[in-house]
Amino acid sequence: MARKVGSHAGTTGPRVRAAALRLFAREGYAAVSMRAIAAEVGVQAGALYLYTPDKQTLLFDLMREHLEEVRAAWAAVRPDPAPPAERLAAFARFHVNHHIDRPEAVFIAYMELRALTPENFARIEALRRAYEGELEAILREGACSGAFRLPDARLAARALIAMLTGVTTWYRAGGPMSRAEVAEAYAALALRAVGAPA
Amino acid sequence: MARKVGSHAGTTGPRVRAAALRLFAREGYAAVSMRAIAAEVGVQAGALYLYTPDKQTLLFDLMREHLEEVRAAWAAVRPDPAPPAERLAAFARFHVNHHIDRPEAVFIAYMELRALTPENFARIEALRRAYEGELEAILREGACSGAFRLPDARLAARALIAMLTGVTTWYRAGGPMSRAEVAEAYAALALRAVGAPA
DNA sequence: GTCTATATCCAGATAGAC
DNA sequence: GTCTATCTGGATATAGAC
Repeated sequence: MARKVGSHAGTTGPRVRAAALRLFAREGYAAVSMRAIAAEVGVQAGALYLYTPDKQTLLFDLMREHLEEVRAAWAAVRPDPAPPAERLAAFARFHVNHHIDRPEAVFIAYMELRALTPENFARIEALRRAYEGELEAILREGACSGAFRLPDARLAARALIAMLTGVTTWYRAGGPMSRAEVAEAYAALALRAVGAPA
Repeated sequence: MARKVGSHAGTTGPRVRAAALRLFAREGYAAVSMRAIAAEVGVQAGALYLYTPDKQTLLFDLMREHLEEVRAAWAAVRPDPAPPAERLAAFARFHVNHHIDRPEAVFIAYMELRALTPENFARIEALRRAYEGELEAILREGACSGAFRLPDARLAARALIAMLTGVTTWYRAGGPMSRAEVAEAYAALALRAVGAPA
C-alpha cells in the first residue's frame, strides 16, 4: 500500500488510468507490465505507485468506473413511464450506442473478471447484475402485460445483453453502417426476439 | 523448437493439452506459467517441451482443435435440404448444445485471440469466419426467400452468434433448466429475432 | 512528483544426466 | 521420457536521492 489514491492527483492520474485502459484492453491485464504502463504515460515505473496502491486496484477502479458510468448514463435517458416495447427499444439503442463508443472498457469489464481478487470480483459482479436487472425488469413487465412473448425473463435478459454487447467485437467507425443504423438494427432484432413488432 | 509434436506422444500429450485448456480458461493465457501446467499434469516444466515446441503453439493448437471440432460437428448434423427456419432452428440448438459442453474451449477461443501471434491469429480468424459464414448463409437465403425479415445478414449472423455463445457465461449443469430447455429457449429467441414464427 | 537503484521473485526455454 | 540444474530476462514493488 503506497498511499491514498487522489491525494496528489494532477493530470498524471487520469493519464495513468487511460494508458492502463488502452493496454489492458489490447494485451490483457496479466500481459501488461507496470513498466509498459509507465512508458505509455512517459514516467518511470515507480512513479505509478503515487496514483494507485497496486496493479490490481488499477484494474478494479477501471471496471468500477465503467459500470457506474453505464448505470448513470442509462438512468439519465431511461423513459420511465412508457410501454414495455418502447422501453426495450430505448434500452437496446442506449446499450449499443454507449458500448460502441467504449470498446476498450467493455472488453476489460467482460474479459478480465478472472483477474480480480474474490472481494473485488464480488463488488464488480454486483454492479453488473444491477445493470442486467434493469433489462430483466423491462422484460418481466412486458411478459406480464402480454406485450412480450418470452421463454424466461432472466435467460432472455442475458441473451439480449450478450447479443447487444457483441457489437463491440466487430463495429469500427468508418464502416458501411453508421452508429445509428447499427443501433437501430440491433433494437429491431431485440424487439422481434421477444415477440414485439419492430 | 524442441521437437516435432506427437512423435513420442503417449498419454501425457493429451493430459498436457487438457491441463493447459483448464488453466488458460481459468486464469488466462498470460497469467499461466509453464510450471503451473507441468504441476497440474504432474511432471517437471522441462518435460512439457516434449509435447509442444512452445507455449504459443500450445494455445494455437487448442484453439484450432476447438474450431475444427465445431465445424465438423455442425457438418455432421446440418439438415441440408431444408427450409431456412428449420435450418436456423437446427443451427441454434446445435450451437447452444455444443458450446454449453465446452465452456473452457469457448472461453479461450474468444478471449485469447489477442495472445496469438499475427500469423496464428489470421489462421484462427479464418476458421471462425468460416463457421460464422454457415449461419450467415442460412440467414441470407431466408431473407431472399422471404422467410426471414432481417436488417442485414452479416450483422444478424454476428448478433445471433454472440447471443447464442453467451450461454456459456452463465449456464451451469444442475441449475433449474436442462440443457435441452435452454437450447430450445435460445432457438426460439433466434427464430423470432429474424421474424420467423417460433 | 519523479527519478535511479535495487530487493525479491518468477518467467520461458534449454542442457545433459539417468 | 522425465528429471535436475541453469541461463537470461523481466516482473511487482519499495527505498531514498533530488
